[in-house]
Amino acid sequence: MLPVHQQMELIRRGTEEIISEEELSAKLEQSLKTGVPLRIKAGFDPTAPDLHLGHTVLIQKLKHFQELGHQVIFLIGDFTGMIGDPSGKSETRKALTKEEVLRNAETYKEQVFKILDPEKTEVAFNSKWMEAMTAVDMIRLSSSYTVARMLERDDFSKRYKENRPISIHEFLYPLVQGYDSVALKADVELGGTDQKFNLLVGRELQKDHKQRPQNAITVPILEGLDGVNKMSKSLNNYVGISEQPSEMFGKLMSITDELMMRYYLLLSDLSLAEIEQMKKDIASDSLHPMEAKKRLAVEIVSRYWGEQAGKDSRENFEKVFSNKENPDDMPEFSSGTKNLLDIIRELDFAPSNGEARRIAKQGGVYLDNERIENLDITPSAGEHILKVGKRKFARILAG
RNA sequence: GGGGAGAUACCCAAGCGGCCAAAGGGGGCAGGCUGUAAACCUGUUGUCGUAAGACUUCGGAGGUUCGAAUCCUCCUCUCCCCA
Repeated sequence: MLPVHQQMELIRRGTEEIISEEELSAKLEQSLKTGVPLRIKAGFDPTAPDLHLGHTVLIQKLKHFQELGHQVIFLIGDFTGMIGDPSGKSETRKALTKEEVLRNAETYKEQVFKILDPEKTEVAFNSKWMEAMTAVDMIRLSSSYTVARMLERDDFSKRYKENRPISIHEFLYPLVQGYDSVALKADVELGGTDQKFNLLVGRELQKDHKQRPQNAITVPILEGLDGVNKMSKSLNNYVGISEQPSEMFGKLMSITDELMMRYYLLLSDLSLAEIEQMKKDIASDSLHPMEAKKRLAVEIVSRYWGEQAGKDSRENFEKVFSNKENPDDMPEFSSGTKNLLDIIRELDFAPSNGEARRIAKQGGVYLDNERIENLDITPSAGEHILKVGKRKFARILAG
């Protein structure tokens, strides 16, 4: 294990807040002396099994701990996932069945182990202890917190002030999450900044249970591709870590320059000094921002798909978008005697016939580099290249 | 328990008997410009249909009416005030 100050340095990078550094240092010190690794907990909601770059900010931090020799616990909140969260009409989450939760959990593991070392990761499910709780236990747990304190949570107080609904059981979430820390005897819990309140509840509950309170470490919430909202699947502003290299690359190229710097800070392995230098180079015109963005995209694609894929997707991008050529890889489709409209629909290049026609009318459909406005035509026998919108390509075999 | 307000398309929000597939904004999509950047400009944005048109949609179920997002009844959900 590394000396404490070096451990702290790595831990600090890219974090928003550490509560508190002194406490954590002391724990690291003790761990170093006794050789007992710290238990590092992070919880995941199994409702959305697709991890995206937003989640990776946190997972990378877990990896840091893992590299430092500590015990990482990947907690799947299957219990909470099964209850579902009806908070706010707009974001109603449906309750999941046990099967769904388990399936999602598997997908989760698969993805998360692209980053973490499976051998060194403890996977836990909170249903294990939560299902064992009786109603009496639950009430006892609820009694350890007051409504006033619950309302301290940003999200709650905001909704309360705005006269928006808060369901009682939503108060239970922080308590359950906090109790997870008790059950796991966590030394440290990681979460996004929006989790700060919950992480602190864990500390309180641990104290109640005569445990040494965990240290809370928050990491920034990653903005999505729009640069404004947090990255999330439902807002469709995300880059999934299982997405194809070309998709990943393309999405990353569409971000603003400002957001690019943010991604460099939170997602790349470049040192802070290197990032500063890059900013200077861009400001002095010695580095084109697009080039910087390409490098970022290459780094991220390479992380999940390997270096070759990183290089290839860059080449492919330059080919298709800079030189307006066709991509190397595109789906093939034997269209027989179907007309263009049907082909587009079957390729799922448009969600409805009306939409397909609309795109065509607006000049977004190309067959062999020729604009097609009427989709009723059937391509002549042979091979054609179909392009719909900016980025959907297919090789179709007609006849 | 009593009184009041409200639920409209992806989101916000107007409409309050026919001219409403439903104003406006946001978002999305397509085109232009570009660095698939931003900013900006244009178009478009329920489904089927080449079109004419048809069909489904304004919390849910019934009803009044030639005709309902709009009126009535019941139900569900949310918020506020009082207890």
